[in-house]
Amino acid sequence: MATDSTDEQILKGLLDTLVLHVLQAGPNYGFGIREQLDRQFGTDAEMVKEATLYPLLHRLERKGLLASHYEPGDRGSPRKYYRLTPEGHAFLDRRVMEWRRVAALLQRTIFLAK
Amino acid sequence: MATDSTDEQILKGLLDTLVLHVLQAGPNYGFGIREQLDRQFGTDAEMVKEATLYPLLHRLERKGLLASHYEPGDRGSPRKYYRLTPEGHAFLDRRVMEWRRVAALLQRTIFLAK
DNA sequence: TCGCATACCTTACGGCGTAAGGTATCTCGC
DNA sequence: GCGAGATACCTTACGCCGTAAGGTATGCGA
Repeated sequence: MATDSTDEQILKGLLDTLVLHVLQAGPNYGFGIREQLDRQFGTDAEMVKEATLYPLLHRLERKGLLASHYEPGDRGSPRKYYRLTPEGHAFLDRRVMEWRRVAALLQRTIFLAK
Repeated sequence: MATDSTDEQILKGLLDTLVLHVLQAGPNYGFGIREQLDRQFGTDAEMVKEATLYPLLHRLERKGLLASHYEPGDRGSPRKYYRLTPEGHAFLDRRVMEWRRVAALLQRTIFLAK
């Protein structure tokens, strides 16, 4: 990690929430999730690296927040589709509330006086 | 770290920004910074642990974002006061802008439809 | 058949938050 | 003076997580 490059440090602790949120719209697979995240972030550089995303998906599945199955796609290797479990939904709801608290904290503090 | 307890995961990558912001109001020392953060967060539990804060301050100083000097306090051991360097100011400004981007991203995504 | 895109995965590494524990200084009551 | 407690700073060991780098398999088009 490049110590202070643009957003990388900041994304720590946010990525799992964003991934779960993408899956709230319906089941999706690695590349599809990545595409969604890049679109949401609207940046030229890729937002999440493969070596970040796949271990993250594995962790979330191991924690019981996601379930998966394989399915053939249009091209390439079979896709591994992930979907939210009930626990995943509940976890996401809690996380969104926590992020609201953080956003409120930012408003009260660093977003105010220069 | 308790894997999914309230805010701990979320604070990753945010703490340095908050500490630098506290020091933007003027030089301060470990316990004073801690007190400020607890007040801003307005939570019953302590926001930042000592074993988090001191290594963080050391890192920020090593990176040249902070400078320090010792000064006797009212009670206890001499206090180590930290202050922002010009590089620290610039770094904080960049970080605040990045957090604005993140806040906007949250608004566009997870804070919308349930 | 030779790339090229799609798609998934692993290893090795470093940063960072934390639990647990330690050390030094000062004040106050006795 | 002397012990207790608050103040104040620090270190070690550990585990989680993002990442660079590299690897494997599949299908399509030239």
